[in-house]
Amino acid sequence: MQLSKTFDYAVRSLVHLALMPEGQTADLRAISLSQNIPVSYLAKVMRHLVRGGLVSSMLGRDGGYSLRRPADQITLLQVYLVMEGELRLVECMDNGRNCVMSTDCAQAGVWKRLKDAVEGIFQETTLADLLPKRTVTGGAPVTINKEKGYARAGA
Amino acid sequence: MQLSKTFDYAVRSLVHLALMPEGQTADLRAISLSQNIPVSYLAKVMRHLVRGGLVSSMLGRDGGYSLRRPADQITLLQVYLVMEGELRLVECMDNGRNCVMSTDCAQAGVWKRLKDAVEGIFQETTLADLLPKRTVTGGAPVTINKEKGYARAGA
DNA sequence: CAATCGTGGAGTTCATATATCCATGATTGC
DNA sequence: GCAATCATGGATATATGAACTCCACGATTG
Repeated sequence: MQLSKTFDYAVRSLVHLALMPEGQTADLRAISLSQNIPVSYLAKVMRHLVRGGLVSSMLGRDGGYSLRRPADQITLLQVYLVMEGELRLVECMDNGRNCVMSTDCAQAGVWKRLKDAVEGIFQETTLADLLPKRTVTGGAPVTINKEKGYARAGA
Repeated sequence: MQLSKTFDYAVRSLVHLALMPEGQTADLRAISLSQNIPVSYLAKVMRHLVRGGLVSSMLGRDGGYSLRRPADQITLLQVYLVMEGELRLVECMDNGRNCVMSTDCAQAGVWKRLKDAVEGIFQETTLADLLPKRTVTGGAPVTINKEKGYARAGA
């Protein structure tokens, strides 16, 4: 009962893109550095997001990724579906049919409720809800994505 | 995002025990056969349940397992805790503290809500809710939680 | 043309869920 | 007491999939 690291990577990468100024892109290296994700693995994650229609990519110099839609129009459920496919909490409830053992599995009801609850939360949560809300004491809000469009890593 | 087979085994084994007539036990072989669980692995599952205080075991001839409490007083949350320990949806939210990357992770709120939702459902679901409700044609409905607090199995 | 991007897929590593085995001790019926 | 029948406990094996790496390739831009 645990969300995959891959899914977490996807969410954080999307958040990173959501923080980009209009028209600017972020490339693999930038996302990798700021989100602390192995760049070679991130490439695979981003491919999923591109194929899933959540992100667009640009090749060549100054290429990179950007969101296809505003952050508040991308739900966690969409991200999950793109990355992991249909939510399946128990093996036995594969492709719509119930457990092979009995036609009317008594557990099915609970797993269904569980699935609905999770999907409900995923559905009503958008990337916009995941953007860092800085309530810094006294200081001015931190400017993010200045200059080249992404935070520089310390090293 | 999937429940382990082991957890499923535990739940189904407990349901099997809940269906036993008062005073009767079920041994490894019986549970294994009826629930289609490898007997050698089931032994390990049952050990967890015994240690966790949900089930009592009897050695020797006519030994086996039985529930320590009525079915409607054993919640799925208790089963989960015994089998898997504290529910942890994302790796980064280990032992109460947040992700190492930022002190105020914006995602934390969502994962928390998700965890609460799942735990809520686990908390309010007891073994009694998982007993097969036979809507046999013509037959009288199975009496649940009467007498000793749980349903009798037909057999 | 050369540098800089993402693309694609094969392949590796690693963790852990799942499963197996066997020696041991407890209990009961005879 | 003796033998059969239980669960116990731990060591070990296998399977599975997540997580990660690598490299050759094509697209794009200055």
